[in-house]
Amino acid sequence: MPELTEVETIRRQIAPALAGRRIVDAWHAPNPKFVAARQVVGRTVQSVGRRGKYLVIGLDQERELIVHLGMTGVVRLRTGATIDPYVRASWTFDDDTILELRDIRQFGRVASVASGDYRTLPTLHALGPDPFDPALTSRDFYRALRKSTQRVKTQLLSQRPIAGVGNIYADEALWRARVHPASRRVSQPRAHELLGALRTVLAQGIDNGGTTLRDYRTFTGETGSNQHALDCYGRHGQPCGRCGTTLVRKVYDGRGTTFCPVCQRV
DNA sequence: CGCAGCGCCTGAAGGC
DNA sequence: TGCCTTCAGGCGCTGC
Repeated sequence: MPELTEVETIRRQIAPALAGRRIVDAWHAPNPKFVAARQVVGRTVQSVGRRGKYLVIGLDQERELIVHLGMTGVVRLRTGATIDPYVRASWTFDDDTILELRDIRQFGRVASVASGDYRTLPTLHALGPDPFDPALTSRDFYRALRKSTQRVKTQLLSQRPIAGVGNIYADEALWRARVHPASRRVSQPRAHELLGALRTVLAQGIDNGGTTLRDYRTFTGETGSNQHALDCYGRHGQPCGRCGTTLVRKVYDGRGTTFCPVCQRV
């Protein structure tokens, strides 16, 4: 389940290989989510960026190729033919390397847009600031959270107050900041703690090359190692590392959520 | 306009 | 052993 950390890991790895390359051919699976792959044939890669969980590949003539990895998406480079049935889109470059999107469950998506025009991608269009944006203050974050009375975890997953947080890092950051995932109102001091916790767990995730629970692999096919550093996500039934209370798992707004019922307060 | 509810997908895991 | 059901969950879309 690629979140910001996994997408950033992949971005850093593919950027040097793609910069300046021209796309000479493309292929896509029949699923309409991937048909935009062919629309960028003939363009040259100028930049490889990221907005939240979206890979944003800058092309010439003010175009962008957007790739979202969904739940099971992986991006990798190869040369020669493949027989992998889970490859949903691929782009051939002028040096005969092939970038491919492998996505077992097809929750991913490809789009070709005019630079910065994300109207066809509502979540990207309304995306909050990057957690590592130095201009983002905890006061900004607090105000963003105050715009809704949805549960704080649901807000994080909406990508609106802040970009790139998924289920794993939401649980981790809420645990670290001692904020209850079902809180509908977060005070300014606690918003400050939560932003700091998000930055900490996300930076650690990037340092560890991402979290591999099942499908996620880095661009070079390696697993990440952050799954060994998790304090909360997936640890229900085990003791809280702070107070020893058994971590519990509940479903909030349809999302499995692990938290400490004692340390994390509403 | 915000948001709840649903559908998309497939492999793994659990039940019988 | 093998079939069936349930679950995982990000995000786009629909309709209230």
